Amino acid sequence: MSQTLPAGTDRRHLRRQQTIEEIIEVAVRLMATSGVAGLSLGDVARQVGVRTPSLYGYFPSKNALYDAVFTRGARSILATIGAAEADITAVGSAYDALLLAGRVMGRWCMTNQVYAQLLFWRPVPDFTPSPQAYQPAVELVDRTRALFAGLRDRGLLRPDADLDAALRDWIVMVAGVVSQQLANAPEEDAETGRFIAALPSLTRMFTHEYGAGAYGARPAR
Amino acid sequence: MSQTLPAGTDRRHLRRQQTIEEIIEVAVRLMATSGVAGLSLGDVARQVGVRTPSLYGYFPSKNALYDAVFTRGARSILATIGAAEADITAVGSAYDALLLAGRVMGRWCMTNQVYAQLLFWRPVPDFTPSPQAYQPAVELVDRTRALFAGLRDRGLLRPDADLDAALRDWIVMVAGVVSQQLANAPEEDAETGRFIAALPSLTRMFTHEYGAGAYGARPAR
DNA sequence: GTCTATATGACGATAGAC
DNA sequence: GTCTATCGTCATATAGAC
Repeated sequence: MSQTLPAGTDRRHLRRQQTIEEIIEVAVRLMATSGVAGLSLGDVARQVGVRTPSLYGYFPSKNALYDAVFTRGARSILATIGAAEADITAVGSAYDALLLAGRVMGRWCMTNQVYAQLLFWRPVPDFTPSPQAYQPAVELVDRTRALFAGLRDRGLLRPDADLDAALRDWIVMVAGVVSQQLANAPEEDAETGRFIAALPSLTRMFTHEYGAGAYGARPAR
Repeated sequence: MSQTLPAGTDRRHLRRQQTIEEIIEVAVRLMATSGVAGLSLGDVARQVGVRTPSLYGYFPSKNALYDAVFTRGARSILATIGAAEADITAVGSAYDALLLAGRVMGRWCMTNQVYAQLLFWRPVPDFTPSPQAYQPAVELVDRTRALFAGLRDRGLLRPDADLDAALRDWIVMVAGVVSQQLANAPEEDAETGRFIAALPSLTRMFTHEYGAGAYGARPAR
């Protein structure tokens, strides 16, 4: 009986996983044109080459499919940041580190707009990600907090900096850049995007390196 | 013939305007629970107390209704900022002025979440606001630019500040605060919101007043 | 595991009577 | 100006044959 074999080595299980992956990929591709909330299972089935009811052999509901897409997106961004982590921590200033981190985030969001919308907005009113789907996103925040702690320990941030507040402010800044870019000029890429272009000066004010890009008058002295 | 009378004094015209307003109000109320993209004309008609086809006597399509809602939202936020303009320009520092402006924006967005989503995100894939609907939003940006110019002229911003870049960065910051608050904790109000709470420190870094809330290590000297 | 067939109901929009 | 009736299309989801 196949049930006695480890799941990963079962040929049928492997084939099933491939089908699941294909369904998710097709769903993401369709959401890019129809909008995240406008996904139609009929369209998904047509693109996959099966009939609609067959999808229910893989996902018990439409929201379960959303949850799988959410999970995939969260894992993808976590992997992307993870791959850049060494580079981010290698640079010698908080400005360079956070600008690089922000650019990695911005680039990922522009090349994965569907995932970004699903992860960072709430485009489907009756869908809430499951804890398992959410977990990589939590881990991403934890890793970012660790990045901030590392910068502080290396003397690149004020020793008395409130890490949670700093983390919050930085996330807000990056979220602002991404949301403006996606909402107003989604066709621009990460390099030419007019809102992504705000990252250097925002990061500069954040890391407090005075000079070009800072707007406030210097305090009278 | 009623057509020869000025439209504004025509009783029938007035009644018609009232019905249009009611339809818009109902639509906004329903979008608060069903999501902006999930609006159903059947629900609207039911709440208004008419049958669905009757709505087509007032709006030629569903997107035309969205456009009317968009217009109303844009006018509302423009009026809100306009009402606060005197207070904003009365204060004596860029920090106070921009924090107040940000708070007015944040409060409006939290109490008008449907409008905020429709104006600042793109929740309905096949809806694009008409130029008329968009015009108040353009005027809002122009007024904000004028606010920045005024701050610079009063010596509260660096005399060589790039106003367009400053405006962009500030809009990005406020958009970040609002989008994070709406997406992650829409039930919190403007006073207790954990992301709205980032406004002071963000504004402080923006206006470059050093001290509490700034994270970067001071440059070695 | 995939299919046909179907339940069940929504949707936006139109035609035409009154 | 509102209605009934309906068009045509779509949706998610289920039952049961093969």
